Amino acid sequence: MLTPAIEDYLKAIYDLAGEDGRASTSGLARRLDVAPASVTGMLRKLAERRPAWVVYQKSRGATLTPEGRLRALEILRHHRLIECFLHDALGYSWDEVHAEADRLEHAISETLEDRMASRLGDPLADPHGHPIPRKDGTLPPRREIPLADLPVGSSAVVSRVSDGDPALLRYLKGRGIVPNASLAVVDLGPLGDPLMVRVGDASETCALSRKVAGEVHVHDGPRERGQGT
Amino acid sequence: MLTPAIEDYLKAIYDLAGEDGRASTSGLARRLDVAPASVTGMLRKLAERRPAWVVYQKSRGATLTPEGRLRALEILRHHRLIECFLHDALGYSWDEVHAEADRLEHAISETLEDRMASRLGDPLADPHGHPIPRKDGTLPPRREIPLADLPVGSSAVVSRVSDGDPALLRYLKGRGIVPNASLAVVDLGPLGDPLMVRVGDASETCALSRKVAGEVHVHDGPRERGQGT
DNA sequence: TGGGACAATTAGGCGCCACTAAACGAGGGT
DNA sequence: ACCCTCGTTTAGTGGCGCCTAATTGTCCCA
Repeated sequence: MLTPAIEDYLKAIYDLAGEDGRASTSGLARRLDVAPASVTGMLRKLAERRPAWVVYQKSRGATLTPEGRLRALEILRHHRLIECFLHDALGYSWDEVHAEADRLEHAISETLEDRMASRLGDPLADPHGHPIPRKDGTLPPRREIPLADLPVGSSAVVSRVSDGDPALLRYLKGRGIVPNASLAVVDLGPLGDPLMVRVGDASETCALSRKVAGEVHVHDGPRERGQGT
Repeated sequence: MLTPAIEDYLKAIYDLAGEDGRASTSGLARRLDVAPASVTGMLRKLAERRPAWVVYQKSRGATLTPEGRLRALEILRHHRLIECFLHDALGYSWDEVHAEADRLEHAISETLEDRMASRLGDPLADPHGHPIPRKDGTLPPRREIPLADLPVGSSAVVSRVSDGDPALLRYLKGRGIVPNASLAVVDLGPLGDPLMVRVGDASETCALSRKVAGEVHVHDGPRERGQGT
């Protein structure tokens, strides 16, 4: 079986993993809000069980095995389908869905997962634009970059925004920065911060700090199918 | 806070409690599928915490305090609203809802509870006819008796059926024994078992063992508002 | 009143998942 | 090359919720 704690670790490793696929002890501790020592213990356990879910080298972080990755994607699918469902079927706003989904993702059955998915028409992305893993554990590939990396003068389409902070989400929605919105970086402040961004065909521009712009990802459009709202 | 285990105990005490409001150690152990010794330990804990949720006298079982009762009813409200929601909004059959609700009841927020309730039009009973506690912890009073206690020759209306066993639920639905169905006991077998029951205005009767008839509750109609389907 | 039968409790332990405190190690700067 | 720092690991603990085995209570019946 899979305890909620284990599911949380796998999910965290999955999305903290960078280029090399490795997640650090301290990164996980921060993300999961536990002491680093606790992370060490859990990583040892996940590496020792058969089949192993992570490969763990002392002091060098952990990487998911194929089995662990599959598990992580299952949880992620749960999480994002629940977000969609709360948003589309129960009128949750996009800044409320994350917290609720974090608890429910550990409690739903495969049956409920399937029924929600078909009720929603097998959505491809959650309300923040994050892609929903398919049942077989695959993810539609995407070419996207942080808005912060978009050169001045170029335009793009929002593909996703990070969903961790409700206040940030409300802020972004207030400025029309939602998946599928098109935007352009029209100017930079001193030292490259903030970015002056025009959203859609508004006449106004808004100022986004580099920090905020790092939480928004864009692709070069014209449009992707199946983004959230 | 309230762990899932504690919630399960409170719920179990609530609905094992008979006339005197007491639930026995062994009864709880059977219901919760744990060893009697585990029950003893948990009851001590629930009695010692402030505010206490149960009154516990060694070897004489436990009763809920008003606070404990309120907690139990909150969980019960969760459980039954979830059953309604799965049934009405996601097409679950009435024998599937119980197991799923047993896991979800511990994970939903007050917000989700409220939204499901208003989406469903504040239902008064779950799909098996069990009344849904109101937010203030009150329950609509009911006068109902086990079908097994209905005298031969009299008729009544089904108010609820027990929801623990999916096979029993499928069996009952197959015979039209659902909340609000009217039925009559037309005869008894030898030793009073089985009961010969006519459902609705069918020409056939069906035979229900006393054991099964104890799992079906009836009232004298003509009709109660807000029963499940 | 004294067993017997069965319910309930105590005693001791285990796995999970966190914690703190203290030791360890890896890498950068001097 | 050495040291210092910061990240990481080890060691030891604690709460929770369960277990088994052994003991104690309770109650009914002869």
